[in-house]
Amino acid sequence: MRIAEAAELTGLNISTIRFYEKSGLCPVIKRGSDGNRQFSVTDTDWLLLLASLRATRMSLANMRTFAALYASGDKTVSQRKFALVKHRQSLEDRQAELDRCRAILDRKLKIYDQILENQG
Amino acid sequence: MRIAEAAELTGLNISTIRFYEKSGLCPVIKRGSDGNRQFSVTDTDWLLLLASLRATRMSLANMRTFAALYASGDKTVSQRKFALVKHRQSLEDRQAELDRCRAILDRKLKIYDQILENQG
DNA sequence: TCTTGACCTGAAGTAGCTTTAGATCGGTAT
DNA sequence: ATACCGATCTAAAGCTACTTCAGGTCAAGA
Repeated sequence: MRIAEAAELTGLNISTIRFYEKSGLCPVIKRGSDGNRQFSVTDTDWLLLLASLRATRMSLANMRTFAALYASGDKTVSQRKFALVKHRQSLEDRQAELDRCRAILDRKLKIYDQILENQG
Repeated sequence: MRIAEAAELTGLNISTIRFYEKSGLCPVIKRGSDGNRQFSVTDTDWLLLLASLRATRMSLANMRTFAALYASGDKTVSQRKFALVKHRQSLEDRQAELDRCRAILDRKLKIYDQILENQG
């Protein structure tokens, strides 16, 4: 598929996909005779995973490491698993943080409500 | 209190606090006779709220707007409430997104487990 | 008095995109 | 044929939100 479709499928910006390829975060995408990128399902699957990792704040540096492992084939699966398990933990920490922030927001909203009541 | 303590209390980097002040995201902090910033509890409370807003991805531009409302006193409380309610919704959306990402991660981990089993 | 440590400033550097400028290519309308 | 259009391409500049750096001030303790 073309880059526009890959972008829509993964939720990534077209420029972001090109940027990721250039940065070594995904395998170099095959080109058609017109010079345009041709994305396979494997490519977009990988991009989808990258999108999840980024959305959960894995750094590009770590993603690059992870991509290098991926590029080295199945013998690196246990290392990749280790990386993902670790990242999953940081994701849970992050979710806990968001819960704390939501509580702070809610406290603030309550205070605003009180002020508004007093104002009439 | 001094900036180091304010930083520890709010979880913000010292430089970030100075940057926020310079950017008009918090009131200008009073200075002592030594020229150093002296943070009141009101200041750090505000910084704590800013930290939550940032951690939940409010843009600096929106935070600046919010800070301007705060600086205009209690008559803007209802506007501030509106902004926070809206932001709270986006926070919930974000939490849902993180749940989706966690699911993608878990699927990937399952696949890795299968590969590892087959490898022996 | 000298050093240490916390603070200060303005400026430069960094991460992670996003936008822009300018070129190419394949398909359709004239 | 050719003119135009939309999708793609590249390299480079721009942007957001910090973070680090270089160089300076000041108060307190040895």
